[in-house]
Amino acid sequence: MTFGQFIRDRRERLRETDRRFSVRQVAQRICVEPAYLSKIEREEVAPPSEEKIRALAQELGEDVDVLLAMAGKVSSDLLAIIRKRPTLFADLIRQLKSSPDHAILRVVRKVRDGDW
Amino acid sequence: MTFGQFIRDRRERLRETDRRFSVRQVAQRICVEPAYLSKIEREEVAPPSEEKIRALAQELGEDVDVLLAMAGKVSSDLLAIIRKRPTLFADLIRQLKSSPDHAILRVVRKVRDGDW
DNA sequence: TTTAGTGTGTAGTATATAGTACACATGACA
DNA sequence: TGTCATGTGTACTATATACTACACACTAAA
Repeated sequence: MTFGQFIRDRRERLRETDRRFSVRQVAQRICVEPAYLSKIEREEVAPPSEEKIRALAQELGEDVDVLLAMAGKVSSDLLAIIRKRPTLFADLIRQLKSSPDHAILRVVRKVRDGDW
Repeated sequence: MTFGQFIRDRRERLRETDRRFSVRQVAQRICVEPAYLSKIEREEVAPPSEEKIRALAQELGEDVDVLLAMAGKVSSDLLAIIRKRPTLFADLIRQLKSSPDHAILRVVRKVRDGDW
C-alpha cells in the first residue's frame, strides 16, 4: 500500500464513525488546503513534508516512522543521530541489513535493559 | 571543521606532492565545473549531491559516510535499509543515541560474528 | 615572452519541493 | 428549496537544490 492510499483508507475508516474526519476538516487541523490533502490521497502530488506527515500521524493515530517510510523519508531526529557518529551507525545498520527482525529486537531490548 | 574547509584541506594536502590535485583537475575527474568546486570549498554554495560527494571521497581517499555527514546528509543505502523496517530501526537508533561508542561497536561485532 | 594552467567572480538555468487560492459540481439535511 | 459542507479540477507561486558557462586576473614554466 502506498502513502496516499494508506492515508485515504485510514481517514475514511475513521470517518465512518466521526464526521470530523472529512478531507476538509482534517486538512484544516493539519494546516493545509483541502485540495492539497485530496491530491496527496489520490497521489496526484508527492507526499507532503515531514512536518505535515507528523501532524497526519497524530491526527489518524498512526506511527510516524511508518508513515514517513511510506513517504520515502526517514525521521530527521534519526538522521541527526546517525550524522553525529556516521561510521559507527553506518557499520551497524549495514550489518543489520540482512538480520532477521528478532535479532534486531533482541539488540534493542539488551541495550534498553542495559544487561551487557 | 565544515565540509568545504575539510575538502579544501585534504585536496591541498594531496596537492603538495601531486599536481593532479588542483581545483580544475579534481573538478574534471568528479565531473563538475572548476568554479563550482571552488565555491563548494569556500562554502559560497551548499555541499553538492550525494553522487558528487561519493566521487570526492573516492578521489581524496576519505570515508564516504563521514563526508556525507559533514554535508548534513546520510547515505541513501542506509535510508533504504531503515525505510524497509522503520519501527525496528527507529527504536534501535533512538535506543543507541546515548550509548557510548564502545557499546555500539560491541553490537556491530556481535552481529558480524553471529555469536549470540 | 608567450603559453598553459590556476583559482574565482558573475550570471544564469533546470528541476524538485511544498505548497496556496479559487472555483465548481455534487450531495445531505432542515 | 435553499444552504451548507464535501471532494476535486485548474492555475499559480515561492523557495531550494544542484548545478553550467564564460570571463577574468594571476602565476609558473618553456
